[in-house]
Formats: sequence, C-alpha cells, structure tokens
Amino acid sequence: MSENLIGYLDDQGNIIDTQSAGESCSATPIEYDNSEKALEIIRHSTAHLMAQAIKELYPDAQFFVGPVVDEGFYYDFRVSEKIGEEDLKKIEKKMKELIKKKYKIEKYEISKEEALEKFADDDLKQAVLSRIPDERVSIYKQGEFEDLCRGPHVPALRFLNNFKLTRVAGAYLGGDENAEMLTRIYGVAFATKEALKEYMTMLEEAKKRDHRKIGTEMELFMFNEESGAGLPFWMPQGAKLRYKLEQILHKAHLIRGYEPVRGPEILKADMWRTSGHYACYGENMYLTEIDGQEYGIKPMNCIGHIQIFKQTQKSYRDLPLRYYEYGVVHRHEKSGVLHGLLRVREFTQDDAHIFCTPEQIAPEVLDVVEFVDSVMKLFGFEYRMEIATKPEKAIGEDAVWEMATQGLKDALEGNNLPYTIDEGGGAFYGPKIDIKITDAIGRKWQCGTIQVDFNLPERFDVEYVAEDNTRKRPVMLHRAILGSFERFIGILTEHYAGEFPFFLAPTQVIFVPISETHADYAFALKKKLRMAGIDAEVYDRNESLNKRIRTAEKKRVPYVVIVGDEEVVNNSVAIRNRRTREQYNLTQDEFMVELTKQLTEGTI
RNA sequence: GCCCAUAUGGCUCAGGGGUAGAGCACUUCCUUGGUAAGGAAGAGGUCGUGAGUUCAAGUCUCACUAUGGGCUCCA
Repeated sequence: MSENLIGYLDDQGNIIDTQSAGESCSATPIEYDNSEKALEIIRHSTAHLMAQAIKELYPDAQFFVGPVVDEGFYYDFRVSEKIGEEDLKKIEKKMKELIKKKYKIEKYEISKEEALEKFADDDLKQAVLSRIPDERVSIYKQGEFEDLCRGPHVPALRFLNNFKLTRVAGAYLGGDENAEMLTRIYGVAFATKEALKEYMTMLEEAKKRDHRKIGTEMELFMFNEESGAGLPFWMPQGAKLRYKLEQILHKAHLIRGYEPVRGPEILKADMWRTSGHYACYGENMYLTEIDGQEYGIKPMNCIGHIQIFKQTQKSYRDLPLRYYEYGVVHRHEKSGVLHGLLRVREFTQDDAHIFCTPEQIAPEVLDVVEFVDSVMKLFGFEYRMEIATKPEKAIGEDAVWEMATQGLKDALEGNNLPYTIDEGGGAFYGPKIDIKITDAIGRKWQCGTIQVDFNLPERFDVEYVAEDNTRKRPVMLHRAILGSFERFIGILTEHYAGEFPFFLAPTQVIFVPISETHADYAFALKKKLRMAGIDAEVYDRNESLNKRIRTAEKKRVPYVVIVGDEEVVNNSVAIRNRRTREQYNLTQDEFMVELTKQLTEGTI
C-alpha cells in the first residue's frame, strides 16, 4: 500500500476510503494530492477533525452534519457558548494539537437501531439518523471522538496539515427557516501548503475587486444609513457609467423592434390583487394609502405594460408586440440579504414584455436568447442558463404550466443550447429561463430572465383580434437582459476590477497639461471630445506633473494624455498606456479616429 | 427575519474607563515640473443613534440603525 494512498475510485465514480476497501481493492487508487476526489476526502476528514477540536473546547457541543461543499467544508453544530471569528484561531490550534497525537481514523458499522440507542441523548444525531434510509450506518472514530458518518475519510490525521477555518455563520437546521439555528463553521483544506496559500491569495485578490470597495474608491455609488438600507445613490461617476450602459442597451432594443413605454410607479392595490401579486408577492411589496384607498408601489412592471397594450385595440398584425422600459421597482427584501448593489430594495430592471401568439413563443424566446448572448459577449461574461419550473406558491393550471415549461425546453434544445433545471424555482405566474453569471469570488447571481406567462393575459382579459375576426388571448413573455442595472453594474465592476472598457468608463480621457501654458490647449481638446460625446477632464491643478499623472492613473481612466510644448506645436497628443507605462504620440485627428472607434465597440 | 461580527474626521485605519491619533483626500501659500506622491501651513471628528453602569464611557452593558459573513429568499 502506498504511503500516500487515501482511497479508491470505483467504476461508478464513488469514492471508497481505505477503511472501507479492506486489504485488496481493485478500484483506481486516489493519492494524497490536490485532485478533486482527494480534496473531497481530505476536506471531509478536516471537518471531522474540526468537530473533534470543537468537542474538546466546548464539551457540550452537539453535531449535526459536516459536508464538503464547492469551496471547502463546513460543520453545523449546537453549543451553549457564542462562537465568534476570534474563536476560529483557538479551534485551529486545537486541531493542530490533535494531529500531533497521530490518531488513526477507524471505521465500524452498526445497525441503525444500535445507532439510535448509541446517540439516544443527542437529538441532532437522531435528526440525522431519521434522514438515513439504510439499515446499517457507519461510525468513524479518531481517538476518543466518534461521529456518525458515511465517509469517506483519510486513513490518519497526518493527511490533514493544510487547512484554514474561514468563517462562522448561523444556519437553520435542515435549511428550514422555521427551525432552530445552529452554528456553522466554514473551512478549506488542501493537500499542500502551496495550494492553501494560493487559495488564500485568490480570496485576497477577489476582495480587491469587490464592487463595494471599487464603488467607494471610484465614487460610483453610495448608501446612506439615514436614508435606509438597500437604497443605492448613484454618484456622478456611477451615473455616467450607468447612462452609457442605458444608451447602449436602448439602441440594441430599438434595433430589435422593441418600443419604449413607461408605467406609473404606484398603482391601486386592486391591480395587484387582479395580477396575483398581492396574494403571492404581497409580503415583499410596499403598500400605502391615498385618499382612503390602498395603493402598492410596483415590484414589477408587467401591469403597466398590460394597461398600455389594452388601451388600443390590437390585431394579430400587431404581434409580436415588444414593450420595454427601464422600470424602477421596489421590493421589500429581508434586511439580512441586502448585499451592495447585488441585492437592493430599489432597482431598475431593463424590463420588456412581449405580447405574442403561442406559435411565436419559440422564435421570440430565441431572439431574446440571442440578445442575451450579444450582451454577454460584449462584456466577455460566461453565463449559464437554467430553466426554473413551477414553484409551490403559484397561480394557473398545471397543464398550462406544463405547456409553457416544455416550450422553453424546446426552444433551447432545438438550438442545442445547454441548460440545467431549477425545480420549483419559477415565478408564481410562469416558468422561466434564468441567466446566471458569476461574481469575482465565485458567487452566482441571476441576471437576465425570460418568463412565459399565460396567466396575466387571462387575469387582465388581454385580447387581440385574430385573422378570423375572433378575439384571442395573447401570451406574454417577461424578459430582462441585464436583470437590473444595479446588479449588472455591480458584477461588471468586479469583472473589470473597475477598469471599464472605453465605451462604459465614466471618465474616458484625462488631459494632463505639463504647465500652465498648455492648459488652454488641453481645455480645447476637452471641449472637442465632449462634442463627440466623450467624457474628458483636464488635470491642471497646482501640483507636480508626476503627482497629477499618478492621480489620473489611479482613477482607472482608459486614456491619460499628456500635453506640453511638443504637442501644442505639432497639434498632437502623448498618450500614456496605464498598464505598460509606455507612451505614444498621435495627431489630434488620429486620436479622434481611435476614440471614435472605441466608442462604437459598445454596440450590440 | 435569524446566527455571528463590525460601526472612530470625506476615504483607509490605529487607539482604548479620565475629555481623540495617523496616512490619503480637502483649503491656502510657495513651487511651473515631460510621465506614479515637490515643500510649508491649515481646517475638519466627541468616536453610528438612544438608554444604562460608573466619581468618570469612544472605551463596559442593553436596545435600535447600518454594514460585513452566512442561513433563507431573489433581479
């Protein structure tokens, strides 16, 4: 047996640990290294080691489950004492002491009944046992510490040298909001010191890209305690960036045959009763009373668009009819889930509603998917599509849901577009395709969405006149490409680490005149750029040249342009490349051509 | 909403039961410089808010608000 053997991988891809494999095992050996399977074993065992350390430090601790997750492992447990970030070091230290005791990790099996008896006074273990269907269960033992566990585990503690406990959190027992809250500690573990270090460095790097940090540094947006949580303010730099994104997308909508509309911010509550929002979404809505009547601030834009559709009689010739709006919506998100720009209470959706016939669903869905793809490509985002099916709280017939869901699947499958299924994740009025992109530290966020809706047209009695002069019900497609400007800009900020492409950058060019005598030239250039729709500034403050160049560089502006005697004489500019610190000269005309070219890159 | 943590000048942070510090930013003056911090002077906070403990509270306790990491939920 190899020194570094920690388990086996069988034909079905299951991991068998050395405790279970016995003396002779024909399956593929798993060596102690940073491979996915090896890490799974190492992390699981590290979770147990952590539990053992916690048990020694807090003897009254009771353990629930301690699985391996994408980014490491965690263990949920109950203790009478409060455990904070400070205590993690203490636990880590205890873990290291335990490793020195050179315990072997042993496994034995008992029947489920024996287990129920063995853990009779541990209600958490009872809860775990009640979820296990098997007749026999396994117990892993290291030193005095025993835990009910399916494995797999490394053979001995000596394999657990490179770990780090990363955070403490609360977690509901079994993920149920109404259940007791347990303490959860997260950690990571690797086979080598280098891998652990690399991971920690990666986390540091991701922190530097955090949109909240960059947003403050670049003065893009802010929040204000007195005004309320989850209500973003857009500062000039952020507003400029946002405006540019809005303009790019506005053109893209017009090209694709969308028409701009706009509905009111607040509508009578009866509207929300008719739509079903009041019943299904009411707890997330802000309600108020005006002249003795109840009103609701819109959490979605559909109702407004429906009213506009209904205002004039529509023919089948009008379909598909695509209304779009940068719709400001308010949703009462629970305080604990707010997260920078990624999760707020007021946000603006790039929302559209497509009224069409059932036959038009597939081509329209595909058009939207194409739209999404162009936007994601423009910014270089990787994204995933997920079809979300009927949730528990839903309106409408099962058969209709079935038909709509199948429609979405057909549209994607017919065009070989990969997707996954999110069971029960649909909106209350219909199934949807969600577009998910990933932030700097790997968190997945839903951005765009395409939702089929047979329900609202019914509820609001939406009709069009068909070819045969009968009244027919259109289908509504709800869709957003960015999802919301807030979230999308948050993710965009992290994606670019604040170094936005020219067509988005809030300030695109900064001119640094070498001395006062060159200021006029710089201001003339600035005016010229502004006329061309380019945001330019002049840094002519009473500071040294180096200082002003440094300040400009730190602003993450695409172009820092130095102008001095030479440039004034030649009617040229000296452009400084931020990354390489190299410079090159262009004539004013060449410069304008370059900038205009970069501006048009932001076209979809 | 729940669990844990945090909350000090515009920003980033140090301090810590006896009436507040640094760097950057800001203001003024000197300096007019060819590619990442020229020099000097100055202004600015009562330490998130409200109670409590104490002779004395930024410093301890509690509540609230906000923020961060999670749970749950969602664009």
